Amino acid sequence: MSPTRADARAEMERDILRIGRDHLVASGPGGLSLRAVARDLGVVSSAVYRYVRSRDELLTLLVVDAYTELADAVDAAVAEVDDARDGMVALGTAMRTWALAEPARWALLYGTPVPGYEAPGEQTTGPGTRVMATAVRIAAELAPAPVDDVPAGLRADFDRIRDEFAITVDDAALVRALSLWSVIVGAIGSEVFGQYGRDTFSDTGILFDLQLRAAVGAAFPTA
Amino acid sequence: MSPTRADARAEMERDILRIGRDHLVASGPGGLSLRAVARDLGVVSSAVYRYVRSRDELLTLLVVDAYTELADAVDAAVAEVDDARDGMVALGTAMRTWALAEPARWALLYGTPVPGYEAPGEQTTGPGTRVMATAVRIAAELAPAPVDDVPAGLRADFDRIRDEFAITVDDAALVRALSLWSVIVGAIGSEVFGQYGRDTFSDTGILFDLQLRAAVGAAFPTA
DNA sequence: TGTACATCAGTGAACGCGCGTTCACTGATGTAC
DNA sequence: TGTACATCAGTGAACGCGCGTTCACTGATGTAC
Repeated sequence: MSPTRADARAEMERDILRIGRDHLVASGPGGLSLRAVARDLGVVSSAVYRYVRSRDELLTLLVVDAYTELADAVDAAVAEVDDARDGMVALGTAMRTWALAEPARWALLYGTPVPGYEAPGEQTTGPGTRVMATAVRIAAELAPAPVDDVPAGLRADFDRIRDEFAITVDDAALVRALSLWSVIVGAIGSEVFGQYGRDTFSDTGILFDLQLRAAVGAAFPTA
Repeated sequence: MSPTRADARAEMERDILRIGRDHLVASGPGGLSLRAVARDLGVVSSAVYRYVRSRDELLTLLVVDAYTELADAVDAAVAEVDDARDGMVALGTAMRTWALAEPARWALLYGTPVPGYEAPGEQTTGPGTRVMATAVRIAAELAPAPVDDVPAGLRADFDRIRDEFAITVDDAALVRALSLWSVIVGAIGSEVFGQYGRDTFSDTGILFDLQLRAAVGAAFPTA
């Protein structure tokens, strides 16, 4: 009852992903190296090429993996609350929690692009837009603060987005969702990338929460 | 009248910075290499060590250089408008303009940290906080939308910040300034780091402007 | 103004390192008859 | 159930590359007397 070839291959693929994740954590997205992964795998470097076409393909696997895990975490957090406004807060908070736990993988998704690597859209956009789609969906349930008129050029883009996410949201809600998204990504980036000095804020969690609630409140005022 | 040694040295230092900038643009922050700079300088790689103690020191020079140029650009843009609200918009717009013109240097300042490099605070925080200080100063002139009460822990931090920037701003204005800052940095990051798909938005400038104005309006509502 | 010495810029070779990728190969696992 | 052949995983050596940093050196520029 020795493991079948397919089993062994599946396990190896899991191991590669797992060790790739570890290396991301240790060396950052730019420092990911097939040779190092092979070393940790206990295998000669060329052997990895049986499972992965190139370093870039491994990166892509890790990108998809990270997007998926992040989106799962967010979905779980959002599912725990009823109110849409709380849902938005939960979304932002879950993103931050994940990012702080996985700074290197956050950097892979939302940081400086890895030089020479371009994520293939076909595999990447699906998982990559899940969280944003959730944010838009939540925004659709809320009444947004009014917004300057949306210029014609953007309106076409907004229509396309409504199509893509298969949802009805007015333009103002979309703008508000995008702004909130930027607040979240910007605040998390500042924190994860060490933009705040070592001791500017004693508790960045409180700061984030305050910023997030302020932004949600401003974007979707209570009646 | 041949150039004196001091002149030659000063020129060399300028050249190193200039070429360093070029390489940043071409290879990204992580790819900056002393050897490559030396090559473009027309000099053997070890010669660069007469001017720069290590690769990290060159990085620091470039960080300071970039912060300074960005802050100068922002100051110039802000100086051109009278109204504080317009000033905030000008600040965000100037940051975006600079970032789009200098994506690699933007990445050096606000992107994923370069692995193995830590910016020395003594040289870096001064220029690094100029733009943020301007944002806070502008916020001080505006009446912020109300904010949930600021927790005690944060209030001490806020006091320290008021000291550091030598300015009087109420807590709500600080929170609003920080939120705006996150919107700006987040939105620019999404754009510069290619977070938006190739053709999601036909004119990201319009989108940014809309987001920025919406955020400013929400944070500092007109009476 | 001229000489003796100190400072400094730049050279070239070397050290030791890690990387991605290719290739011909051995030996084990699977498959068709 | 047994044999012949095909598939596949992993090896080990190699290619060519670039990197940061050190070191002893040559020759030119500056300085003190």
